[in-house]
Amino acid sequence: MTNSRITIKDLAERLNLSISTISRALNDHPSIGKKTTKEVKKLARELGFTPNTMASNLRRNKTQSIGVIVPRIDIHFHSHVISGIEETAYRLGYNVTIFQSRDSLEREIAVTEILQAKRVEGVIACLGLETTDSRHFARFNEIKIPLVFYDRVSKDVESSKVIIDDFDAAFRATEHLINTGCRNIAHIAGNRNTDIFKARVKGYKAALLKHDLEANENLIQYTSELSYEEGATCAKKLLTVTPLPDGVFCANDNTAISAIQVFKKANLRIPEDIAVVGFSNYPISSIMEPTLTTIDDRAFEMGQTAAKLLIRQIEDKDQNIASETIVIKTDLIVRDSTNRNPKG
Amino acid sequence: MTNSRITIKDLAERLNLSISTISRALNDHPSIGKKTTKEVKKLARELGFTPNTMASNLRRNKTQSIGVIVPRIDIHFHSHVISGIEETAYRLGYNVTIFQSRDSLEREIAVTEILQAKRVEGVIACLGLETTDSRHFARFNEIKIPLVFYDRVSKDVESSKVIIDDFDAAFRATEHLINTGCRNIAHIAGNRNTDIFKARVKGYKAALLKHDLEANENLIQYTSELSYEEGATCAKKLLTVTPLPDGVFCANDNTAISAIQVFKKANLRIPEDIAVVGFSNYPISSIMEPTLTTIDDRAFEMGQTAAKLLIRQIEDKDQNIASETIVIKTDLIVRDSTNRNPKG
DNA sequence: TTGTAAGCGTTATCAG
DNA sequence: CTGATAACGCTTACAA
Repeated sequence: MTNSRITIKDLAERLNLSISTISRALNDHPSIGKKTTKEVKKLARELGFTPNTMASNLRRNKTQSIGVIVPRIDIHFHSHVISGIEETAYRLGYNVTIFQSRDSLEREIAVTEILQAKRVEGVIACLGLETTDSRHFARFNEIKIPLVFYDRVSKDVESSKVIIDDFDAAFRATEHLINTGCRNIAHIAGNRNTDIFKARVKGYKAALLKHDLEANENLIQYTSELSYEEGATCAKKLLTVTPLPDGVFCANDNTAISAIQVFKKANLRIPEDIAVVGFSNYPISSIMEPTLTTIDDRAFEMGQTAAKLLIRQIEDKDQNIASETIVIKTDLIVRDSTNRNPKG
Repeated sequence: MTNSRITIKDLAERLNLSISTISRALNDHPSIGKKTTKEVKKLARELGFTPNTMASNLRRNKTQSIGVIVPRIDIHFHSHVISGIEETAYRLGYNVTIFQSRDSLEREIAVTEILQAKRVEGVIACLGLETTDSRHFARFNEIKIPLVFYDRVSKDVESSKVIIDDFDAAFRATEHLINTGCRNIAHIAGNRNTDIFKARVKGYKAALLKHDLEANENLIQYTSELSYEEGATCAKKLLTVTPLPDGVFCANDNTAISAIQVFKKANLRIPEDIAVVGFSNYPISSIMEPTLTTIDDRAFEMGQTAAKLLIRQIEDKDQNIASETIVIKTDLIVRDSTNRNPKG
């Protein structure tokens, strides 16, 4: 076995054919005789020939690859999105090259440059926390590389987007608490400046409004990053409110979990005294005690949708397809933490 | 802005220089005058030139990219390994292209072929569950592409490996139970045919032996895939054993969690009546009640190590570096589920 | 049905 | 210090 790899030229010499014939045979070009095609493929297999995609890509000006930028791969949500992206990209014949910004703007910018040099045919990205100005993505528009954001999307840059309907999800979560008999519902909210968390607050308020319940500001506890620890702090504060809340809608599962633990320690029964709804459907939510009612954020589906959208845009590029925003509907998963069954 | 991208040829024409000068200037070749270099770079920036990596790769016969095959990206362990791989690959100037086998042998084989065509310079893989014969990876040896397995490694194929010391981890987990006063320790084990789980059983037995405790076979409950549900079944069976076990070492966190829930329902106190140790350090283990003593599997570090090892082999390829097996030592994280403090 | 030859955008060798 | 020119391995008019 030689060290350097077999090329179509080698095959051509062996078979006394021209390299164009070999190339065509390998690609099942109809003008090549069945017999020749068969022979070529046979020899290719025998010699362990693998086409050099780099060369073919250069020639065809294609790479069959898409770039993905996420804040961190090891976050549950993102790993599921990536899984969805890889799954549909694979089926449609594309490779996925992945980068983490680790929430650093500097690194995010560097990665956009690498992606341009690598000549990926499209980019899927979720902005990092540091990124307020996302103009480094504008370059992709100029060079006509389709761009799809998911979850944390850009406001400055023309692009397609895949997001969940945070307002609707929060609305339904809160309405579920109301239907289950809660009348004094609190909310543990995310960062005040982040769109998705603002939308959740709005959805929460809208549901209260619809059912003629007061949206009392001191029932809303804002956090900076929805951490487990912040959840506990908020829950403790809620315990000092009178009358005591009988339901809490939390903007993620972490805070819901720590709130439940605080409430249990305070000898409150879940859901009888306080019902709790989370957001994200982390694996733990179906295991903890009580199991947690939560919103499934459809991460895998978001990834699939983003990849499908992106690849459609790649393949219809001449037609200059307009940007598109796809809103994914979430599911409310009802479990024990709200199981008070008065009204459904 | 023209549709087709700027090339070094364009720069050459604009500056009345030859393309070789441009190429050298762009690569900071010492033979090019400071002034010329500066001018070239300036124009490149102005025109938004990005070097075409494909062309350069073809010419240099390099791709600066490594391929990663995992069973599923969205499994906690793998997402952390991938994160570690990406992190060190990025720092060392490599891209990572990622594929899921989804535990399908057919897909795993297809992916190894894509990786060859893509001319990745090295491969990191974790075998899928279906894979018993891994000879499809042998091709990488023939064409001198460095190969590193992690976690589920190949027996048939010469390759480097990054694994954790399952025997040692199990030994220390079990010994910790003994030190904490347990004398009748059970084990919820993984699949009998899987190496890593066999090693955990051995470690468990060795620890008992060292402390002159009997390794009673009916204290070992085997599962097929260490699922949450299987854990509950095993725990219930352990409740029927006399005398009741006073400690359980579980081969993963899922089974530890469900076992604890079963024990709690049976009105046993954790850790006073039964102490429990898990394996993997899932996020839930620090949140549940009681918090779970467990083995941290160092997923991120495994990824980093695998990437470092691989890239070293890529860059020293001429020297034909031998395969290497790196065993990563795990940490025992002591939490409340074993906090009986008799002896440390 | 097959062959010839140009070219994709670089880098590298050799001259000057 | 700079320029011509030949590759890298493949695809694709155009010819035969």
